[in-house]
Amino acid sequence: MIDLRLVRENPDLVRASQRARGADESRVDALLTADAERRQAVKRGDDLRAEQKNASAAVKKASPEERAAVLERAKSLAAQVKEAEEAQRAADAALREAHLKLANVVADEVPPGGEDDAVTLRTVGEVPTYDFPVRDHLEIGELLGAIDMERGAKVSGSRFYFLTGPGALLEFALAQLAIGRAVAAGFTPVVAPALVRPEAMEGTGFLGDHDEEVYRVERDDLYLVGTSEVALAGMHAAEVLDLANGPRRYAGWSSCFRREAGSYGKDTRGIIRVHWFDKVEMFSFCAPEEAAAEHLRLLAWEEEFLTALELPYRVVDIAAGDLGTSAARKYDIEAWFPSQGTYRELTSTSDCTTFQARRLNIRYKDSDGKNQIAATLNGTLCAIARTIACLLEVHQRADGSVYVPKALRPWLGGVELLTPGMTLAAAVPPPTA
RNA sequence: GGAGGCUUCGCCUAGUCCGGUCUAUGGCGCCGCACUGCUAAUGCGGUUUGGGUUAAUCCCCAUCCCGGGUUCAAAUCCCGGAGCCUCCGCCA
Repeated sequence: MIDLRLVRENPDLVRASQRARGADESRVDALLTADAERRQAVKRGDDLRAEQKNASAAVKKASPEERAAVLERAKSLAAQVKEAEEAQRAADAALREAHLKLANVVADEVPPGGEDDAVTLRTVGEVPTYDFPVRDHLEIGELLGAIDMERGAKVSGSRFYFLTGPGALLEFALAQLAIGRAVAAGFTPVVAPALVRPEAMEGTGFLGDHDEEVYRVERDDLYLVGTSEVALAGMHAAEVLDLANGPRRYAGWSSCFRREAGSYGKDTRGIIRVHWFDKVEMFSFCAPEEAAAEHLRLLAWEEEFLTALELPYRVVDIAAGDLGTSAARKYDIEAWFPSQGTYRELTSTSDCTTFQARRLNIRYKDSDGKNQIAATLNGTLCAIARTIACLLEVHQRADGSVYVPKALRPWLGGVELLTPGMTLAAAVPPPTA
């Protein structure tokens, strides 16, 4: 949630932000009203409680003659307090509800518009050309024995898959590369839970207007995460972090689950849009004034990773109307998919400023020793299924084999080429010991 | 799944049986001041976190794991839940 003080002191700024998102700007006024009403209710409750405390203490001291009268007064005040507390609870709940309905305030520099108005910041790498008819990643995956959609559907339904043989090895190679690079850059590697409590889900902003995207395990009141961001943010909920030595960075590994409601007919082929995939996610806690710079660092790490995979891409600055609830700013990296002749999102990094941390009560001690709300940022290092899809397409050869980028080779037995029918033993790193 | 124990203001801890004097004890740590030509020691004071109010100070309210309840009054009594620990059962 956003800073209430900002809403009180500069409601126009918040209204403008809602407008830029294409969201309802009257929610700002609803929040202001709820805030004023809550403060009134709190004052009344506090005053009555103070009076009642005095009355209650007087009961003890009262002489036997006056005791009955004093007790009567205390009882009457107790009843009034009860009433006032009821009103206060209602006012608190109304405020929280109104507060949760506001998305994060959009950063000044964010391009206006919606989904189609992202601004391309740069394009990196040459779009490859092929002197043979290109195959899509599923065709290549099937030739290699790397992807099995049919059996995925048999076992789990549509948008599920098996990664088999070289596909499975690719998953581990990408994971090793991503985690290894993150650790080298100073991130703490984390294997994170994929099932989380509602508070973690709500705290990261996934239960608002987009909760139909999320799998819920009703029987146990748990949710399957759509990204390890949820667990990583929740990891330090209600804590005061030491950020004196700079941002606290995690590289989280987890499975990710998405219902993909409302995406019927989109990307039905292959493993570009699936209900489940594994991902290495970067997550950073830092001081709010450092968030924008940290955001660019996350973006740089993402770019370096794609460069290591020798994939051409472009960086886009997401427009206000297409930002997630928690994000003040978001950059996507879109990589080239030859079968589609276009760039598709491969990674995404969001600056959530203090929005998530305020909900999750994540603070840090500033240089004056005062507790302040921290900022949180997240960025994809490697969404594995989609990255495999992109690798297979971009690095395909006429005979159905696939070039292996140098960076991945250490994890694939040093092979330069994945070929249909190859011996898998060749693509496994030799034991080091 | 079953049985028991535990959870107090950074850490440790007193208090809980038997409700009010708890405005929560003491130690450690930390901050400030005093003293000492440095350091150490000592003394004094401060040190949970939120909210309300205010120009600011003051003040008020809440906060003893969380949520309910009993009561004029709850750290303390009752109910529910969470977390940690021990034991039994089951289990990769």
